[in-house]
Amino acid sequence: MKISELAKLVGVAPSTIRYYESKGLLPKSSRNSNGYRQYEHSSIEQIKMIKFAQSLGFSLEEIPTLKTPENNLDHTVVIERLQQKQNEANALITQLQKKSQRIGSLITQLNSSWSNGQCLTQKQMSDLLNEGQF
Amino acid sequence: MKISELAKLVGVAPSTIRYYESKGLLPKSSRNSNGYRQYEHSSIEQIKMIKFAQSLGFSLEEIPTLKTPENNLDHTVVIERLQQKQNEANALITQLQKKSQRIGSLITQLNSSWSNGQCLTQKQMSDLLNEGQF
DNA sequence: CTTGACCTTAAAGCTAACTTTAAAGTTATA
DNA sequence: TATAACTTTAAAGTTAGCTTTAAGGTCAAG
Repeated sequence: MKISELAKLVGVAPSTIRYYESKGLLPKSSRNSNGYRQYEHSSIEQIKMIKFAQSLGFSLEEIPTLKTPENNLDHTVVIERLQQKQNEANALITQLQKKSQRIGSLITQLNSSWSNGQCLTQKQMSDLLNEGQF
Repeated sequence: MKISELAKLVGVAPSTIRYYESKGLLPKSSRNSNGYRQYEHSSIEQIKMIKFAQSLGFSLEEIPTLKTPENNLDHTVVIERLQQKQNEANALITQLQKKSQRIGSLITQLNSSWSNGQCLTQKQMSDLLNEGQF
């Protein structure tokens, strides 16, 4: 199949596929007589793999490091890195929960100070913030 | 005070302060006879304000939109935006929790398939992933 | 009076993951 | 046959939020 068809099947732009190839994330594709890239069904899985790894938090640069010299995925490396990514995700969750709480209590404070007037000076706002977390 | 002193007090680089000024996030500072920027204590709060807004998820571009024409913070706008930011944070938390779970079950699956051998082919991995979420 | 630590500006560089552009060749359809 | 819809490449542009560089001016200490 041609590049656009593959692109549609996996939900990316053709330029993205060329980009992945240029970065070595995909093998150099074979070409047909006119020079157009020719893809097999297996390319679909290769690209989905990249997208999956990305969704787990791996950068494009990290993806090749998950592979053995034989181009298979190294079980232990993958698990190690997955645990790392899970820890990172969990840390981020904690951080975001704090942020959400911070925002919540700020909203409460602002609402209760609303009685006075419509707006707050930068100084007043700053004071509120300092009482809080910053 | 001079720019480096202010920078140290708020924990940013001098170049960052110049950058904020160039973007209009800070007023044009006054200069002393030699052309050096001169800052008052109030600049500390202005910068901390920016940093706080950033920590709540506001982009530098968004920050000016929180202000009234009189350069005060508009109470209702701020609260509205804070609620928006809180919703965004909460949505992100949910998403990350799913991701963390996804990783967790993937690890379990990989561990249980470990019995067979050391490595998985890309095809095997892809199959595992497809069983899961992707 | 020189050395080093500041300060000034405008412009370019950085990161990641693409996207867009330009200039050109190919193919299917009307 | 023309035109629209593909394809190719290399290179430049995009985004955000800075940082770095270059080329120069200022200032306090020894």
